[in-house]
Amino acid sequence: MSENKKYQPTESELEILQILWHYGPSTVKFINEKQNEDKEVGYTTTLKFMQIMAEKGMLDVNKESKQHIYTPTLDEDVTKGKLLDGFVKRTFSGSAMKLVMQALGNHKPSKEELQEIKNLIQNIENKSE
Amino acid sequence: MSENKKYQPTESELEILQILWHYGPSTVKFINEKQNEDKEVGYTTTLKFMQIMAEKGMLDVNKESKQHIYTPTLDEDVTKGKLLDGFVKRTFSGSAMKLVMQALGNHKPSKEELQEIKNLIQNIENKSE
DNA sequence: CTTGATCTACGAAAATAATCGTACAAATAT
DNA sequence: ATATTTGTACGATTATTTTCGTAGATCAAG
Repeated sequence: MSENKKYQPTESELEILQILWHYGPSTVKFINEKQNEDKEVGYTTTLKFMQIMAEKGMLDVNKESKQHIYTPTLDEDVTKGKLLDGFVKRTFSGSAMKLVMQALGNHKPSKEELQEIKNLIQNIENKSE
Repeated sequence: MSENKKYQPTESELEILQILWHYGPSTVKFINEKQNEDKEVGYTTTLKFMQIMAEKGMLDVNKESKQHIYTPTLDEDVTKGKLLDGFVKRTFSGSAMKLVMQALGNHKPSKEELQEIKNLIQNIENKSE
């Protein structure tokens, strides 16, 4: 099925993917502008990354008009899930629970957030019956 | 005060730190052996990393005997917390909740784990009253 | 057309991380 | 006391990731 062990995005690649996931298919120019809201990134730097990503198969390119339009081929949740797995493995010895604990501990969730989690847990419990 | 914004361990450095945190102060040889349980790593590679880490201040070295003994100077929880923050920022746009959701969704916690989380939530709720 | 503005193509440099070989020093065994 | 074993020191290499400069293509005016 999913052939995907293949492409873990690097940090910079992820940054671009995030923008694409958030705003949908975009031009290099658009992505570059978004990046520059945070920190300075040269236009050709962004371009190069996106070309490499396309080469790797992480992005599809529509070259019909002059301004190429890039679309991510990776599913957001699947990709983030893999990144999460890797991170959990490296940092929390593979224990997702330790990570959740640390995250909840670190972060002090709001009432609403707590409620969300409770709902999710409810769901999980129901399903497993 | 902890002067620590300074040193985010790289992946390889983290691997070494994990072993040190788990087993306590160790020699290069010991660390290298542990690493080699998973994958092949040359002895001098491990040594070099540990020397660099000592130079950076991430490890203390006791040179009294011939086999130097290395001790981590970074607190495990604090360090993991920082790594977690960075990861959440990069991957989940800073939302720890999204990460928790994804982790719980991905991972299918056991009954015991669910209980643990519920307890933790209970605690948090109680404290905030 | 010709010019200026926009974009892409692509090689190559810079920055960072990871790996290792070789030279030596210290301890130990013969 | 010498050879062998066991460590450390450290420069250098390789790999990976990030960044960018320059050349050339395309398009939209004038």
